[in-house]
Amino acid sequence: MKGKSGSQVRSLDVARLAGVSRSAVSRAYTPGAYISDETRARVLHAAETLGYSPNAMARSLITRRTGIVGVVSTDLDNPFYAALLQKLGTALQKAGLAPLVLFGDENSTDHHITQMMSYRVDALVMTNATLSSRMAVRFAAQDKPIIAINRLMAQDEITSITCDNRSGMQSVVDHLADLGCRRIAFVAGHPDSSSSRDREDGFLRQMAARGLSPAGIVTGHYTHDGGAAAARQILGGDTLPDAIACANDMMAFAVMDVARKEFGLRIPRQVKVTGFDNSGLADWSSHALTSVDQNVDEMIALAVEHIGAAVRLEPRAPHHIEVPARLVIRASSVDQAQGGEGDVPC
Amino acid sequence: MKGKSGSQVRSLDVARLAGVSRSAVSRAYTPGAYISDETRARVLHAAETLGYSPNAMARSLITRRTGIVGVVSTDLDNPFYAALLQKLGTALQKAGLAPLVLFGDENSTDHHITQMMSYRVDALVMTNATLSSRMAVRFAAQDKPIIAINRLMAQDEITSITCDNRSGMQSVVDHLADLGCRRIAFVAGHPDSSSSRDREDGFLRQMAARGLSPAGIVTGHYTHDGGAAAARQILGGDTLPDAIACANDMMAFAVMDVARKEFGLRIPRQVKVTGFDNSGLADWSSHALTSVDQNVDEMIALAVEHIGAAVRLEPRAPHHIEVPARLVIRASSVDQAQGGEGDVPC
DNA sequence: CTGAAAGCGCTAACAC
DNA sequence: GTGTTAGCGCTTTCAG
Repeated sequence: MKGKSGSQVRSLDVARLAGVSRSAVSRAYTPGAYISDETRARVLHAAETLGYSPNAMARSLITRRTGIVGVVSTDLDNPFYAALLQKLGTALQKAGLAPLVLFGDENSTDHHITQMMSYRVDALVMTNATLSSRMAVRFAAQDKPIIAINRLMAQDEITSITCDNRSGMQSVVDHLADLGCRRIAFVAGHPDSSSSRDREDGFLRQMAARGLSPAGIVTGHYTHDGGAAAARQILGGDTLPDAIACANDMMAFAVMDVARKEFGLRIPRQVKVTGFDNSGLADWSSHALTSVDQNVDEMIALAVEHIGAAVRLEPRAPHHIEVPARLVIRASSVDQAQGGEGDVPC
Repeated sequence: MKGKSGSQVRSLDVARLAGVSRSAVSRAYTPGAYISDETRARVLHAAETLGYSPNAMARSLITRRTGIVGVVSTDLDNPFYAALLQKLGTALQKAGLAPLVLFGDENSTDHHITQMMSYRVDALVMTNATLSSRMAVRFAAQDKPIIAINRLMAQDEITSITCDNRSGMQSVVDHLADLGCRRIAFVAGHPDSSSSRDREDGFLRQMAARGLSPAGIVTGHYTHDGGAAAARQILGGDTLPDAIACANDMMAFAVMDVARKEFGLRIPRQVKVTGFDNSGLADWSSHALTSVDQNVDEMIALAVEHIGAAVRLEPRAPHHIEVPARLVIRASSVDQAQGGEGDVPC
């Protein structure tokens, strides 16, 4: 108990106990290898009694694949990204891969990416962080895929998977315009992000198409605090908008809070509010937020499929995929949307 | 460009370009190794031009440390756990470690733990999942620490770091009793979890100490839906409680929604609601939830310190640490707690 | 179907 | 300070 503690069980130990060679042990763990059922059983039994599991690091040295996928994430305070990470991680596990997660703090990302590269991850997934071109080139030179979910990146080496942000936002404008709104304000996300630009673009286009002009456009940086500040600016102006469309849910939650608490407004009667992401909280009755569903499950399925192909050494060329977005209407834009309670009242 | 693509840069390549031996390259990356500043500079320069980074897998084979920490997490829908994961991951990175994250789906955990063990992680952190004793023993036999954050586990091999759940809940009861509440109901978490049991225990003890008897105890399984169901049961009874204390924030949010929307109750005037976790959402004005802060930062600092010690081969014996919990009072229990708005009104 | 031998990329003794 | 040598635990030809 004492002497052996800390020592690792090696394939050789298993081989000896099972009375076979190390090759046999290896084959027992390799699907589709030439090995008799009997030997495999003997090996597995020996492994079980010894508490052996193959050393993935040593294996990766020779197979040149680690089974590890680097995931760069940030902002788990945003429930949308939290859910995205959990779903992505689960999907990767199901595909036999393991996510090595890096929480990017915007500036130090490159350094951490180097760390991930030293673990020879089979693929890199960025959920809302960015990647320097230098790193992208270096990584892609290894024929390993880089995938950006929910963000279109400038580099050619990167596969982007987004929802159709433009038309998603257009459907919001249509919805509000159909309800009779004439003065619609927009709370944009982060100026640097493609998703925010696309959503804003969709907003502007459809406003023009409906013959409306925006009742103000303010940046909220995709954060709760930023959304609150934007709301104060918009609602503190001369004329009240009849709707505020937000580029994500987090900002919409803040906008609703400010509109109610600080301006005493009723939602949706006096002002309608919409978000984008359809995060879990949007469905809580305290928020009941009309939002645009990004179809996360499909984005993730595509990402995992893309990674799987690369791991099987059938790499696909980088490309941009868009999944459809879908408007989900709730009580923040429509009276009684939830079944007769009227106006989200508390 | 074409022929070399996909091939990995090895230390030998760097050594040749720099005109030194592979050992020199190795030493250039080992802090505190005997190497002249000049050769280190030459090596680093060569590495830079070749795009080299040391292969952590190969290194781990000989150093017997991977720098990877396995993190078992679940339920990122709960903002408390999402924030916990992000903070933990960030703290590990800062300590030079990388988190390999596993999302446990309760039943298949053991299988996935085996996968993590095959990566020879230096430590295992469980945030709210459980671990079978068999796995715990097997892992601990490698002299690697297992740490449970926010959950006390039965196994001796495991270091548990929790907040003082009992006294945290007691302070809630004191707070409500001081406000004059006499009929306080309790929404418990998951029966299997120590945190829920401890919080319930604290509730019962302090109720008794204040000469009060519980106005109903219902299990909400720590989930939003479970909390909603519990609220319906409690509020649908004969006599209305004057307060509902919940074992976590998620359930409290649901309780507030049900109380307002389905029973038309005003909070805190007709019924006060409290949570536990002090998650970020508790501070939003739409919730303004009185809650108990778990002191996550301190729990994480302790966890990372414990892991760091083990990685430096100075293992500490498993033990149980409790950090103090702190009551945070907001408008869900006290009128005008937020500065004169009265009763959380929408 | 099985075993022997070679080597993946790296670090750690040990000489110099 | 530096290079040489010998493995770390595993998979994979290649014979048998």
